[in-house]
Formats: sequence, C-alpha cells, structure tokens
Amino acid sequence: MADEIRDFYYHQPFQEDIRLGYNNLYSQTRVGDSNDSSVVQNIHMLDPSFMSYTTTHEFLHGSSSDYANSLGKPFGFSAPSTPSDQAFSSIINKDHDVKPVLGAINNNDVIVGGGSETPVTPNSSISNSSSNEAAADDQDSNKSTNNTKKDKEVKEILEDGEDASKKENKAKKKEKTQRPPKFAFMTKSEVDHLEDGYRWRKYGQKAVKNSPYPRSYYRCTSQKCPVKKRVERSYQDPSIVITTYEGQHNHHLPSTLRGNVARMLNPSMLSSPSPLMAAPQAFHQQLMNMAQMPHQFYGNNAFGINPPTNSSSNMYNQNVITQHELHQQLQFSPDYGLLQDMVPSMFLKQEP
DNA sequence: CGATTTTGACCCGCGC
DNA sequence: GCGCGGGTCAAAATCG
Repeated sequence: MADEIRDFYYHQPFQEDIRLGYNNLYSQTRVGDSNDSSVVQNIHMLDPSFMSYTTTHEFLHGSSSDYANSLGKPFGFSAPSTPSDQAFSSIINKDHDVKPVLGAINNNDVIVGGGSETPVTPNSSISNSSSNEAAADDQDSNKSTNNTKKDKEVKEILEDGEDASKKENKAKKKEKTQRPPKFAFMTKSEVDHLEDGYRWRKYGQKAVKNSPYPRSYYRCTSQKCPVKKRVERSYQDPSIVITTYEGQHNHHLPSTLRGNVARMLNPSMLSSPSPLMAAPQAFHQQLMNMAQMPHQFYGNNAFGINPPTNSSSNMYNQNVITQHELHQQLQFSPDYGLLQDMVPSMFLKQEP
C-alpha cells in the first residue's frame, strides 16, 4: 500500500539524523523479509536540489532471485553523519545536464554483504560524456524526431552531393536547443540490465574507453516513446552499474509488466502494488518528472525539504500532506497515478 | 515467425 | 583535414 509506505517514512525514528548542513538524505530499503536482509537498497539523495542520488543493491546470497522473491520493506531513513567515503554520482541540474558530482556517503552503506567496499571515484566514462552528450543530443534529437525514412532521404540527398539539405539539417539542429532530461545513477548489482517495469530494446553496444566493460544502448519499446537508456558497468568498481535515462516516458508502465513486477518483487502487496518498491528505477523516472515541473513539486528549496533548525524538528510532519492535498498538487501531472504510488510525500511540496 | 540481440558500418562533433 | 570517440543504424543471427 502506497500510503503505508509513505507513513512508514514519516514515522521512522531517524528524523533527528537529518541534520542541518547535510543536504544528503539517505534511505535504506530492505528488500527481503524482516529476518533475512538478503537485499538492501540504499538510496542516497546526494543533493535534493540537484536531483542526484545513488542506489545500491546488495545481495547477501548473490542472486537476483533473492531480490525477486523477497519482500519490500523500508527500514531506515537517515542522513550520513560522517562523510567518510566519497562516491560518485551524476546529477541533473536545472538545465537538465548530467554532470558529475562528488557526494559523501556513509560507511554504513555496507549493511550486508560485507564485501570490500571500495571507494568510488569519479568515473571518467560519465564525466567525459557530459561534454559529448550535448553533441550526441543534437545529433540524436535530429534523428529521433525524423523517422527512418526521412533519415534515408537525407542520406540519399547527401550522397547525391547536395549540401543545401545539409545546411538545412544543421539549422534544424540549432533550433533544437531543448535537450531531453537525463538522469544517471549508480546501482550496485550483479545484473547489468535491471528490471524497471518498462520494456527495452537494445539497439547498440560500444566499447567504453579505458574500460573492459561495454556500454549498452536501449530504447523503450513502447511506440513513439522517446526514452532511451545507457547501461554500463563501472570499471573502477565492477559491482556497480551506471544507468543513464534520457527523456520521459509518454505512457504508463506496461500494465502486464507493472503487475508482474510488483507481484514478483512484493507478494505481500499484491492488492496494491507499489512501483516504488517494485521498480526502483521507475521511481527515478518520477523524479525526472519532478525536475521538469519544479513549480508543482518544489517549495523554496528542492523537494520542499526544510532543514530542521534543531534536532527536535520534525521534517516529516512538515511535509506530510493529506491525500486531498496530494491530489491537488499532482492532478496535472501526466503520470499522476504512478507518482502518487511511488513518491514518498517527503519529496513533495509542503502546502502553505 | 515475430521480437529481440548482436555487431560492423556509418554518422557526427570535436580537438589537434 | 584527419583521427578519435560516442551514438545510432540495420542486416544478420538468435531467441522464445
């Protein structure tokens, strides 16, 4: 039940860990039954104003079926108390660029597994890509807006030695300054391509410079959906998968998949599957939506989160909103139904 | 047999 | 102009 999840967040006894001076929020989700913390999902909100976070999936028993067959239960919510480890993440700023950022992550990340947790440093494959992505976007937007036929037309004309169309093409590119939002995050997982509730078709794979691991390119299989994603494994920490989403889905989760994924991951919530638990990456998608409609979601600061002035402040109460208010705030969201399901209300703007 | 993946070719922008 | 790297295309191969 989505409400149960929200309530769970509100009432966590970790409120006092959200301290002034730390924008970093940190949530842990045990995706396993309460006695068997076989899988833990950690979500680090490295900086809410920049919409960045890192997820890690940890498999004690080392199989994705553990994840698939387990229950979803959030069991903690806190901020790192001592930034003792440095981790890399990517962020989307207000211009929708992906930029590398260094964030502090608590050593307590290592909840289970006990493996050697190597510090993750900025990944050149991502940080390098920020400059290239702009170019790729231009190229890409040109291609994606034209269909394949038109693409071929352009090709043929070019082969005929015409450069007028070339110029026209370039002009079009310049017009298209609007870039689709990107959202990159890191996931600790043995599985490269994580289930996120959507269906993807792989359309390319490239070797990544300085990395033994290739980068895969996926496109959402839903018709006319422009969303793409790249998946690559960090060469610095091969246990980490870096996923970059680009664009927004113009459709809901495939109904069959949505049900199946929810059932698979969370049998206890069969009656009201929660995409937040079932498909963590769909949750990221919703955050992207929020990035595109800041006025709907943000207060004075991102997520409407006001740092407590002292340890007794209750940021959760400050941000608790009623179902009615939630509806009012989100009814114009294109993905209202999903969003209502999966965004903990602490992320939502407080009603004045 | 349709859907998906694989993979080499190709395109494009950028830096030198 | 050229080479490099990232991203995409599309035919062939593979899968279910």
